[in-house]
Amino acid sequence: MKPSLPQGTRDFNANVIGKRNYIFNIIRSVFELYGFQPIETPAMENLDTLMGKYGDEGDKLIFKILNNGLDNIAKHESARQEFEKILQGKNTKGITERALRYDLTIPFARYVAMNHGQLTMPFKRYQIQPVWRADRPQRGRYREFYQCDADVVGSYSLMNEVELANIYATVFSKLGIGVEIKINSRKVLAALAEIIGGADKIIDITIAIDKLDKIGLEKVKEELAQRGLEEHQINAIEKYLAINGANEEKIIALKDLIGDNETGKKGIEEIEFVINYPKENFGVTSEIVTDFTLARGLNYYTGIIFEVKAKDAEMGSIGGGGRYDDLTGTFGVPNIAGVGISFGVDRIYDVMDELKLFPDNVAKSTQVLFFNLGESESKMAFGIMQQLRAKNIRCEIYPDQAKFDKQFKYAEKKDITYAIIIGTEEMNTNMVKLKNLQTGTQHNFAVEELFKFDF
RNA sequence: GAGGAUAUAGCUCAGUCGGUUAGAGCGACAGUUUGUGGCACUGUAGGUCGUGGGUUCGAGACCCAUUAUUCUCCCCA
Repeated sequence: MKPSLPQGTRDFNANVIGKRNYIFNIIRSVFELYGFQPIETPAMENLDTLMGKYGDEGDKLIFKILNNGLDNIAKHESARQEFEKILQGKNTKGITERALRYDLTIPFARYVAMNHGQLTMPFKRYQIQPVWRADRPQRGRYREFYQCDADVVGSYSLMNEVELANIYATVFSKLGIGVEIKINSRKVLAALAEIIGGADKIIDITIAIDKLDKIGLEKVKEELAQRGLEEHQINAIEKYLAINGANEEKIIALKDLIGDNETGKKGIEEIEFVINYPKENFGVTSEIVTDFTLARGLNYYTGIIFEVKAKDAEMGSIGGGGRYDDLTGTFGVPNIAGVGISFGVDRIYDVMDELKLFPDNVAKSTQVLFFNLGESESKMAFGIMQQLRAKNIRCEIYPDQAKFDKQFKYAEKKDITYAIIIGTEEMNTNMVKLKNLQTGTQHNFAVEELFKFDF
């Protein structure tokens, strides 16, 4: 059979892993710098845990796992009946009761709900693990991809939002990616909907205006009309969308429009806090841009929302997050507020690769290759190699006795800097020959001297 | 879920108007002094042309179906 990969999945070679780890390490170190601690959760969750948390579109993209034992003859009849429900688009435990996780936030909420008695609040955790979505793959979109999440639960303070924005700014500055950190509040969007008398249409409104920079004003208006908004409502939304300028100008204009609304007032205060707080307190603010068209698809957000876009690359968002005030409520533990952000490593990788932002030495390879020139020669080499390894120098020996040519080429392919050659001559004098393959220079060393060499 | 594109050697791709034995570059392997690599040269291996039908004297090429991949939309990281 001809082997192949499932759609939207990838293998990673050593070079790619090196670059990915470079990104992971920077994100991880910044998370820890800000006091977040790691947890991990299983690849699969009970389907109940995930369903209904991501909206209708999201639910469709959850990978479901077929139950085992459906071929058990004793259960054939009930299995057939259960499958009828599947054909009608319903989920049923009789056929599938587990699913691959769709994101890291809901599993985290499940974790908090199960462990809140033991957790010290506010609880700050980070999590770096793959997630799966049954989406159609395309540029920057995969069916298996990594998310790096940092969340704080058990605190309503907006200082958390400030910290998370700082994490975004710090990570992307370390990675060398120029970004815009877009910020908005769901409360602002809610206020807009209330004011134009379409509170029940808030989802339709946000979905439509979220597309503004992609499809333009006219198309957004068309879509609003299609979604049942009336003309005077659309005109009001148009005014809202026309807001632009620097952050301060935008906020003034926004106050003018929705500042009298109680929800709107709160939303504006939130945004002002997150923007202004770091200015007075050595934070990173230059990348934060208010964007009142930002909506985000996930329907559990209730306050500040974030989204990060790379400035110099055509790519969807490379990070996103926001505040959710009652995520554990659906798991029976009410009143735990939370706020979090997420990094899309696979997209960050694509952006960095395109902009050539990876340093040269990210992929660590072997430092020293011992040539194999015969049985007794390789024995001596082996002994020396073990002693170098004890000094944390990455070594390997060519396993077969082979021509120089072949061993040199092997070293070259693996990007190995040093070759150590031990032949009969060297063996008889207890010397080794060390060759730098990049410069071509070589020297003889007494074995004792070699151990002092700075590789 | 909707639409477009592609499928030929391990990889990237040529292959004209349908014509006889399907090509190149790269890679792999071997050799050009059995103790000094990268370069160069020589040679070798490797293909049921995605799969199944059809048209034709003749199909890698044309038609239909199918599968896979990829891009766009929806949605999203």
